[in-house]
Amino acid sequence: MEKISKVVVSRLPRYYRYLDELRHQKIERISSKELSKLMNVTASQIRQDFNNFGGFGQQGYGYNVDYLYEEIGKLLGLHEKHKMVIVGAGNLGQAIANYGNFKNRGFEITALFDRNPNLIGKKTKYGEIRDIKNVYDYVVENQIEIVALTLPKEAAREIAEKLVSCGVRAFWNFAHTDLSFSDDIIVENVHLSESLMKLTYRIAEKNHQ
Amino acid sequence: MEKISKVVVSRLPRYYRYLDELRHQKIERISSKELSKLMNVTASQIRQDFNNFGGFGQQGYGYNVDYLYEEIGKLLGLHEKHKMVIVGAGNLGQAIANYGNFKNRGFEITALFDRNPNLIGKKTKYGEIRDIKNVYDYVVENQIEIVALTLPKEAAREIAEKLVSCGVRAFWNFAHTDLSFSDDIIVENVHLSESLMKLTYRIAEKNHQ
DNA sequence: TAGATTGTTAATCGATTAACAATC
DNA sequence: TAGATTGTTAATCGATTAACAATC
Repeated sequence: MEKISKVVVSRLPRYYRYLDELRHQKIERISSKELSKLMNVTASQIRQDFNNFGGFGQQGYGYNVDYLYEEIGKLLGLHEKHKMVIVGAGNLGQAIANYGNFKNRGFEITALFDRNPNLIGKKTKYGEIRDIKNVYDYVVENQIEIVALTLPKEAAREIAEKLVSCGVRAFWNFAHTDLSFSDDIIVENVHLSESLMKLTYRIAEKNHQ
Repeated sequence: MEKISKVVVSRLPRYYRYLDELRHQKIERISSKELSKLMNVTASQIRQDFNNFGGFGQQGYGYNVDYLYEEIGKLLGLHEKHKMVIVGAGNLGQAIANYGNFKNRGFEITALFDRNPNLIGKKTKYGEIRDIKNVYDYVVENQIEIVALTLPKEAAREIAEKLVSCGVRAFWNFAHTDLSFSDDIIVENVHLSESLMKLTYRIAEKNHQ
């Protein structure tokens, strides 16, 4: 299979969200045209996107909502279990830990870690917050696949490097820095402050025009 | 001035971050070539990006780090004050409230709101958490420009609509839904779960190949 | 002046949109 | 069979990269 372009992949979760809503509204089928109106994109783009994966529709009919939802879910890896721990148990780490929908979607958060003695031992949904010094043994023993890094950038790189050597293959990185490893280590960055700056760019643009 | 493309704008905060680091390392000037190596992009792209705004460099010299940092900061609206409140004072709302660097960058968070009686009255860095029913009067009286929406998607749309009618011009939206208003209302979405799905897409892709 | 490096134009590449034949 | 709508090819548009003249 040809490598799917980044921009196509980045649209899949949004399709998935809209299809989930349609499903909940008991809508059985939808055409690319209807979906395009709903999502505010072109019908062409929708069909092109899906045809990167061989196409999920039927001429004259459109797309079956449930089927399409499931197939996109599979593409997104949501039919497999993903073991994840959270390193950095501040507000952001706890926010992610408490995010409701993870369990339904195959994610299993098994522990939170922090280096702050005031936090260690504190009760959460996923047991007590653990001492970060134990995270390395923990990820090996429990075969953790994903680590969410919700800690200050100063600590992020060093900890991530050690975790790589302990077999972690993917990072969901909220630290304010770019991490990069060899090609087989996956890093997905979420830079919240950069998103806020995009917003203020547009405010400034409006004010100056 | 021509409209700057979205993709260029989305790169500005990253430039800003790298320039800030260079500044802290007391590096005075940098060429597009050096910066390109550091940031893992092409020098051409850097020069093209900056020339959307008229260019900030000098032939034979390169770019002055401090000057470029300041100019990009201006473009990003960081030299102006931005009054912001947070609606939804759960973990995510509090995470944002506690995010360190906002004050330096012209942001002024003035209050947090929630509808949960257990949270209302709780002390935070920005005073006690307030009752959400008072947010409408508050944003009018205090001329709030930006509202961070860190609440469940069910409540988001209705509250945002009311806030628009109270003069709010920009939303930093963490709710799991797309908001859209007239063109002069700015919405910047952060869909955390979609970012995690991009990560698991890449895991699945690797497993299946 | 010579060397360096930008600003900018031209070439290439990739993504989006349009069009339509295939087919349910 | 006729109508609808996909899958797919072709055309267009925009973004990235390469090249180089301008200039510090």
